[in-house]
Amino acid sequence: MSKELSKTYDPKGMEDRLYRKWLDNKYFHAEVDRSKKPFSIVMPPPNITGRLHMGHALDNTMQDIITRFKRMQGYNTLWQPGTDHASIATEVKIIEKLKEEGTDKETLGREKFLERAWKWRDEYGGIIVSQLKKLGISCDWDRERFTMDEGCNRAVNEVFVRLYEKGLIYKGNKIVNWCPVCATTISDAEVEYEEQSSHLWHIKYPVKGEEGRFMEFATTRPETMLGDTAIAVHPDDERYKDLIGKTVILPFMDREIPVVSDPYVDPEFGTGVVKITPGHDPNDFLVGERHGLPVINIMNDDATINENGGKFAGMDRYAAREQIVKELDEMGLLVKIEDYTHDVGTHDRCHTTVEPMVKQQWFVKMDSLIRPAAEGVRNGEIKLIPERMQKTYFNWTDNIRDWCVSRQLWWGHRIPAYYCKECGKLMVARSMPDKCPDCGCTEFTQDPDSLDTWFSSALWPFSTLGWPDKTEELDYFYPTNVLVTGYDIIFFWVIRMAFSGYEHMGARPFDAVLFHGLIRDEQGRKMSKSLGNGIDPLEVIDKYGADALRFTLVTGNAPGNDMRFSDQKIQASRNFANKIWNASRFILMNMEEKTISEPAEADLTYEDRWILCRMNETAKAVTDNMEKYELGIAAQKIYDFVWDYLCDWYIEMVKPRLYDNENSESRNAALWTLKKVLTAALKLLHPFMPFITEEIYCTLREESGDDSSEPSIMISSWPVFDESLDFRAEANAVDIVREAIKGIRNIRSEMNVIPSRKADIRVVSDDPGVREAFENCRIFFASLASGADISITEKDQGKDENDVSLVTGGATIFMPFEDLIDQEEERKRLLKEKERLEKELKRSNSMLSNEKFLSKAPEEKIREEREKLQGYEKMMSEVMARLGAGKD
RNA sequence: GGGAUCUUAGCUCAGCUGGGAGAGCAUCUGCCUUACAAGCAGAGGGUCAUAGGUUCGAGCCCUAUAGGUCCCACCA
Repeated sequence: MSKELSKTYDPKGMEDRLYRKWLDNKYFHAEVDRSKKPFSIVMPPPNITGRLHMGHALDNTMQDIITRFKRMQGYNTLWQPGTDHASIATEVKIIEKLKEEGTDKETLGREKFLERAWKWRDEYGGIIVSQLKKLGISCDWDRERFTMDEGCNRAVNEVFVRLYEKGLIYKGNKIVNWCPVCATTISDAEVEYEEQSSHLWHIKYPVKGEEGRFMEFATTRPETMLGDTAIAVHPDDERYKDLIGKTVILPFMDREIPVVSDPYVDPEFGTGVVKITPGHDPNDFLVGERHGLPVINIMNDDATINENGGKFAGMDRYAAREQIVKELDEMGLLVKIEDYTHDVGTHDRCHTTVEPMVKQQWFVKMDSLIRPAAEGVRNGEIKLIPERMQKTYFNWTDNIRDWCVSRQLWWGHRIPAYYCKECGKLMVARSMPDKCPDCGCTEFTQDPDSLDTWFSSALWPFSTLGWPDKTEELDYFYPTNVLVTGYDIIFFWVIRMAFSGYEHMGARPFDAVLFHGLIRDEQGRKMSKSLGNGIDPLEVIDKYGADALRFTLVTGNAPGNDMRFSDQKIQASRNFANKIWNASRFILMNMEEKTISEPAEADLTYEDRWILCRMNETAKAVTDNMEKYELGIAAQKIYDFVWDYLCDWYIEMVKPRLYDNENSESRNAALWTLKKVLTAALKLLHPFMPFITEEIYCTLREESGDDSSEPSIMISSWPVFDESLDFRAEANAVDIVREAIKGIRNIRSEMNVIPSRKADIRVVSDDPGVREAFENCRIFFASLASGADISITEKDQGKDENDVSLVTGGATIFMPFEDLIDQEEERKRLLKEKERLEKELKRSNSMLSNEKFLSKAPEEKIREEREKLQGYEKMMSEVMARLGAGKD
């Protein structure tokens, strides 16, 4: 029993069914197979806290397109999926839950907290995965990994130990970015600068021993003065030369702090005086180091002032700021307050203003590690697409600073550092040591900190393949072929994978990085939760289908550029799906209960050869674009081929043959060509629209009883250029005919001739080749251009002054004027048109003679109306002329 | 302050290494032609931001200018 395609395209139901089929048949699964060439991609692991958004949809659609393409090309394709533990995001989620329950993480304790976190992960961590599946993506779910699973954890520990032993990881007391809300350090990459309007407070400190003399400076953070340990001026600044070496009195603290000279100070800025707070400013920290200044931490971890802040202890940093300013004013030490807009560092997750603090943390030494990563891109071993992303990449590699990797979080990879309980000796090891080599003690405490989330994702391309073990997978699939990700993640992830790959694998992690942009809303705004302008991919899929969504995401947009998402675009894609659906339905209808056999070459008509040739060329061009990851261009070419060439022309051309049951050879040739071309088109389209193409392909396969082809389009072979189908001469000839038909249609349309009115057509050409082409396509003038009697001659034989003529490539076409116009009908039509125009003219004229309209309406409206009037007048004169001509 | 990028039809954007200015949507006209009105046929609409330059030839290369977007940067 053959199955039929339903009357209208309806993605619902179809998609889930097909996805299950693919899963059941293990089509996504890859095993090492040395007889085939490997192709591999690692999926950027979505956060377990994440919910599918357009960014994911785009990212994964692109990867799926590439994966399906390569798979069809015969590569042994591995698309490695997984999820990320997202330490801060997840930890915050758990903390929120605990808060709801009236408890907190300290009360719960580390062990119980982690239990909760794991439980949470088991419960919710898979949501994003199930959402991803709705897109139809063909990654190897059997190999799904998690950044905190056993293997990844082992890789993390191994890397940490190795780097430590090489001296590339160290524990240091440095100034770091502290998020008071998340209560953890964050890396430089996680600091996001936001413009904030604030103030510049001008303050002065009295100079010790010089009555009435002050040093005035400006600050954006007055509260940090509690930790000031110096005042700095430029060494050459004449104004303050005599004060260098003297001291000033720090108000409130009654501390004497020195005036130092340092070239860091810009004498041109403000008063040329800077307060130095080594404990809470990265630059001041460096100045402090140069001058041996004490570092005073005045803040607690929650950004309240600590005991070092004297009477302000216990106050929040901003409350303290207010109070300090107030009291300085009372003391006469506040000079003025200016409005000031500047960039403030905030935590990219919670947007809390980051507080620089000096803390003992773990760092990865970057300068030597980064070199091969930079070199790899520089020498082309890693290709960035588009190339301009190199600038961003190098900007980071050239200015890299050591990476603070320790986090004061519990959810994450715990740092594999152990301290002897007896003597405090630090040991970095793959697992808890047995015995302290110094004192022989057997009890240890593990470092309480965990690692930056990105520490584990940096290893993703090889940790997922089994590293540090030397697995078959690693040997076969590494380096991966391409990484697909957003340009916003270059620093966090791409660079870190790059240097990790070179360091631990001795080779690049991927051959190329394909960057995409952001998906914006219709107005070009970033989609965000706070704006509430996010478009939910799942809703779009539900309404229009995953295929339409996928196609929309990769069309009409160049790599690395942001894209606006709109309902119009998705509708256009859905319409395209519908078009294919109906074209396929048409072909299937005509195939019913007929077997198709390969036609003798002689039975292939001009149009058959034309479409086969164009299909062949399209396959080649599309393949070429796909190889270069130009997905949008490839999609556009398939779209044009299917809609324009196949649907609008070939199917229409072939209809007379299909309806003619007398000539079975011709009918068979047409059906054979239709099936062949449709199949090829479906294959080319499959990576973009996997569901609809699979559905049609399978129906086509069943309907034609074709057991020789693969049972699924996704494992069928990609169309390749076929020399035997390269019918260029015939193809070009048909194009000439198409031009002629277009010209005729144009004239007829201009003259308002209804299709049912046939006209004689005389084709005249002195080129025998052209005449032959027209002879072979004679029928199309009747079926596609409303031709009646069609003559094709070397010299024109029916010249008439009133004939309409048209010159096209290689031929001149004549049509008798009388044939085009039914005098009676035409006269009626013209009179009706005249009536309409009279009304319009009256309306327009009265508007334009209305002074109120002229003086009050926007200029544009007036102009528009004048233009309209002109148009009507012109039309009227044409109508009148024709009416006059008709009278004769 | 440095850098990237954009400025092409009413709107959203393509246009790969310089050689015919395009698509979708919108608009207008005519068609329910037995796959599809989520359709068919046709039309109108652009001195490719501005000013120079290189070239036989520039939307595409170079310089400057204007405007938009984004990234980076410790100027208190």
